[in-house]
Amino acid sequence: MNGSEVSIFPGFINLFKGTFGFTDEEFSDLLSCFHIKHIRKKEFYLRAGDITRVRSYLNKGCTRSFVVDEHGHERILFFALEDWWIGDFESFYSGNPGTNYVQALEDCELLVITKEDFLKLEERIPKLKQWYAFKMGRTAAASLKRIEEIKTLTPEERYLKLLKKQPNLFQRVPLQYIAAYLNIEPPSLSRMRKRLSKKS
Amino acid sequence: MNGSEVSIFPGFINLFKGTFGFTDEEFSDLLSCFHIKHIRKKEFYLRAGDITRVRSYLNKGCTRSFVVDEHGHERILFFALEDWWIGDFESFYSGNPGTNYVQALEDCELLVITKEDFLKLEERIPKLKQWYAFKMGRTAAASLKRIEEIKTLTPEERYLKLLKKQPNLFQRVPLQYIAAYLNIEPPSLSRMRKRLSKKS
DNA sequence: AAAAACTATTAACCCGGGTTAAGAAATGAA
DNA sequence: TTCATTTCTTAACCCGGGTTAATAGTTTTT
Repeated sequence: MNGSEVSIFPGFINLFKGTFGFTDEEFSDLLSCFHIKHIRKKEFYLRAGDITRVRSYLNKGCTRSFVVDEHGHERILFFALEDWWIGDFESFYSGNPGTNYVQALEDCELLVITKEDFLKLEERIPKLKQWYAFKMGRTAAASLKRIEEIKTLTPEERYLKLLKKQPNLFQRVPLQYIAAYLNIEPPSLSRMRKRLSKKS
Repeated sequence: MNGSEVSIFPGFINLFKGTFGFTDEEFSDLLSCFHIKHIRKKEFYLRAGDITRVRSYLNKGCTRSFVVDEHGHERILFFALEDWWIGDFESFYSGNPGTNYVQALEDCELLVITKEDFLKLEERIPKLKQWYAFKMGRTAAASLKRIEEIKTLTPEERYLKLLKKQPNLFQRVPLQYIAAYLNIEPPSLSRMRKRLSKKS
């Protein structure tokens, strides 16, 4: 990837140069290892059983990550918008087939780096390793919290929480997926929304 | 406690002499440290805030152990019948006030040993320490499993599970407490039982 | 532009738990 | 024995999610 394309990755630049304080050299190092990948709406970026051999930065678009439970039902773990890293972290580290599916809900643009290049980069840029380790920890904790959430909160509480946390999702994600995320059926979500709109 | 009373503690004897292989000397050591305590139906053996300074073997009777949740509702952790050890293990070890309530559901007879005597005994009889440590681990694990159970199983599943695991409870524990254990209201339990009896 | 596919809502119905209040049955006490 | 208390069940009603099917609105495809 060369410098002239840089202007279309504002989030990516801001992340590494701004937030993370990469020097220009470090940043070009970084950039040269990535390549662009496009995924069309509804396409799968990842399926259960796949081995994750890359890291992908979601530059544009929206995805849903889910697993399939014992009964064959999809259980959505989270939606990703711009500036998320997507994939099956567990599979990336273990090298074993993963359990996650990742499907594009819009046409997506990814910045992809191979595991090998990423590990090399991490060696050269210690900050990167720290940052990613921190990120991973947060993600793992969030997954556990998410499962806990489904068990302890009512559907309505889960809905209101999502509305507060990621209000922008509702402009981009079909409600059927929101329902799946909340672990209820679409008609129930419709009724709930109607109920809530009457209250306020 | 002297030897002539021994015949009324068959479970206790069997536990230490039989299952656990105590010699006669070890057993009289043990016995001499215990004293008998009676608690009448509905009386509290322990309340939240109490510090547990003894261990009690439930020789006769039936109790319920519960905590009070954020909303002031009693949440029953388990029922104890003969041959259980009751109390707040956490408070026993930490020396801090505990969170558990233990209430007699029948007139109860306890074999009680003070913390000091128990610790002395443990030093003299290593087997005892091991056994109790094992026991504690199991109890802690069971508590976690129990909380998990309430979150993941339906009321009916929880009912059937209890029925299978401790069918004798139903002969001795008022259904209102069973309902509390299952985390439902008594009318719901009644309806459920009616439903189930029709099915079979 | 027309057809097909997808998405969201609604209705009608079931199901099971919560709530309240009433009454029946069992237990315990005077 | 009788009276009181406790325990259990039932009814009537609410509430909210699941299921199915119909409909209407949108988007995509051809």
